[in-house]
Parts: sequence; structure tokens; C-alpha cells
Amino acid sequence: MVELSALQLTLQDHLKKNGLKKTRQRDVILTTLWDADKHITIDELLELAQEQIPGIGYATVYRSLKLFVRVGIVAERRFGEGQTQYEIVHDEHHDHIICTECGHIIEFEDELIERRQNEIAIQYGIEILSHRHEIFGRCLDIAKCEQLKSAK
Amino acid sequence: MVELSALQLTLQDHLKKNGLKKTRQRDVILTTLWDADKHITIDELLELAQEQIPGIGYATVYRSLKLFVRVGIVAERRFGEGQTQYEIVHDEHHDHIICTECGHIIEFEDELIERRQNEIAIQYGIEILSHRHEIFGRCLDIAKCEQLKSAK
DNA sequence: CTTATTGCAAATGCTTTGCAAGCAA
DNA sequence: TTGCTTGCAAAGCATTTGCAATAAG
Repeated sequence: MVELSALQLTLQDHLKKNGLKKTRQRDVILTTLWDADKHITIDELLELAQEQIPGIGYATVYRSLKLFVRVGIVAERRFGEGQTQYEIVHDEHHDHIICTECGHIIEFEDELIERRQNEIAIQYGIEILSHRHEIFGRCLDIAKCEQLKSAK
Repeated sequence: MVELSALQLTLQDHLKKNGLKKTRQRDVILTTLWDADKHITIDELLELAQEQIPGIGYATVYRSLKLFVRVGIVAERRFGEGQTQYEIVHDEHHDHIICTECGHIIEFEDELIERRQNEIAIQYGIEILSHRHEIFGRCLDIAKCEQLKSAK
């Protein structure tokens, strides 16, 4: 698990190297996203950030997120419909198993799949930068699943 | 591999069951998408469909695709930026390798990964319903990549 | 001081929708 | 004939951008 301070350092390093500036807005947005600890939409993020900086607007949040994505500390996800979701990149190599009933998310990492991926990509003449692997299914333990579901 | 006629039957069945109508537009759009035999954007699809039906417009293409997705014969995908892409559902199990520079998309299917996925999911007490596996990278053949990129 | 950043509003891009005319059943 | 579909244009969202004011280095 990555520390918030490590992300802040990565960001500051990038800012310095590119003649960009450290601002309260960027700091609050990153910290807010960290605290959320899951994927979150622009609307949710803006609302939370406004608790710290009342005047902050959509444009700043969008621009900051694009910056964070470029720096590699935030990932952008477009699930089905609606707004794009953002989340802190905790670890490059974990993937997700999601129960579509209760929404339970399990993180997994498999070396065999990782290796195989690399082989396949090379075979097709591509060098891997990142990947996303999501498995959707249903909990076999129905009772526990229903319980988690109603807890929402 | 699914036959076009099988998709047409599935569609007609759905139309009949729901009191909907078989139209030239729907037929041309489905056939065009079949012929394209890959992911395609609305713009590309519209352009191709207009060769058959000059007056056809965006709204009809969008509406038809939504219908096909509901019926389950077409899949909707939102890769990085820009327009949603559509493709005929040939088979549940293929995945994608995407060049983030030129946007080139390669389909792959790997039995080893498929099997491993199943093992992992069972290990975590989940029964797989579907999955999504996307690998992002860069073409090793830079020249060809730049060419594809500028062709956009 | 200089220049990047912000906040606002306007603009853009993709997708959806309302409506009158057209077409399938 | 009935009412689903179409094509057009207008509307609706999500995201981006231009610009003057502001703040960081």
C-alpha cells in the first residue's frame, strides 16, 4: 500500500521538474481522493473538496485530475454510463474480482497471468504500460452475500 | 463464431415479442456492423450505413445500437477518450490490447489466462459471470504507430 | 515580478430526446 | 388504420477551454 506522502512527493517532483506550481487546490484534491479510498466521481470529489475550499470549481478538479493521471498517481475509469470515476493508484499490479450482487470487491494479483500478459503483448508488438483486469461474478456464499448487500 | 443470420433471428425474435418493427435501417446497421468485423465508432458506422441509406442519421444509429445492446447481440465499450465503440458479440471471451498512442486495438483470447481466472475466482469464493481484461501499451513499431496516429 | 493556476462562463463533443412525417404490421 | 420508427433539430450531460484575476516561486 502506497503512503499519501509518497504520492505527494511524486507529485511535487513532477511539478518542480516541469516548472509547475504547488497549490492548495491540488493538495486538497489529492488528499480528498486519498481519504475517499475508492473510486469517486467528479461531483462527489468536488463536493468534498468544497468543504475545504468553498470556492473551488469543476474546472480545477478536472484539471487537477488530468494532471494526477499524467503523473501516474491517479487512475481514470469509465465504467458503464455517466461520469468517469477516479481513484488513487495504490499498486500497479492488482486486479479486481467484483460480486455484481453485493458489490464486494476482492483484490488479487497473479504472477502467472502477469507473465502471460507480457508474452501476449510482445507477440502482438506492444509494450505494456498498464492493464486492467476485472472479473465479475457472484459470491458462492449466498448468505454472506445477501448480508453484505443489505448492509448498503 | 456466430453467424449473422443467428443474430438476425435473435433480433427478430425480440422485435416480435415486444411489438417492435423490423426496418431497413436496423437491418443495414446490424449488417454493416457485422461486415466491419471489429470495434467501430458511431461516426464510422454512420458513414458506412449512409452508403446503403443516404438519409440515415445519428439518432437512428444510436437508437438501433442501444436496442442491439439490450438484445445482447452488440457490446458497447468505452476505452480511453472519445466516442464509445460498438462491436458484434461474437464470443464472450475475448479481451483487448490497446495502444494508448495510436488507439490501435488488438483482440486476443488466451486459454491459460481464462483457466487461471476461474481458479482464482473459485479460490475467493466467486463464480464468474463475465470479465474484462484490457492491456494498455505502446506499439513497438513506432513508425507504423505514428502513421496510424496521424491518420486519425 | 513573472508565469502558472484559478474560477467563471462559454464552448465543445458525444449522446439523447421531442416532434411531425413516414412506414411496418 | 394503428402506433412504432425515422430524421431533423434542439436539448442534455460531461468535459474542456478562453480569459481576466489571483497566487506561487
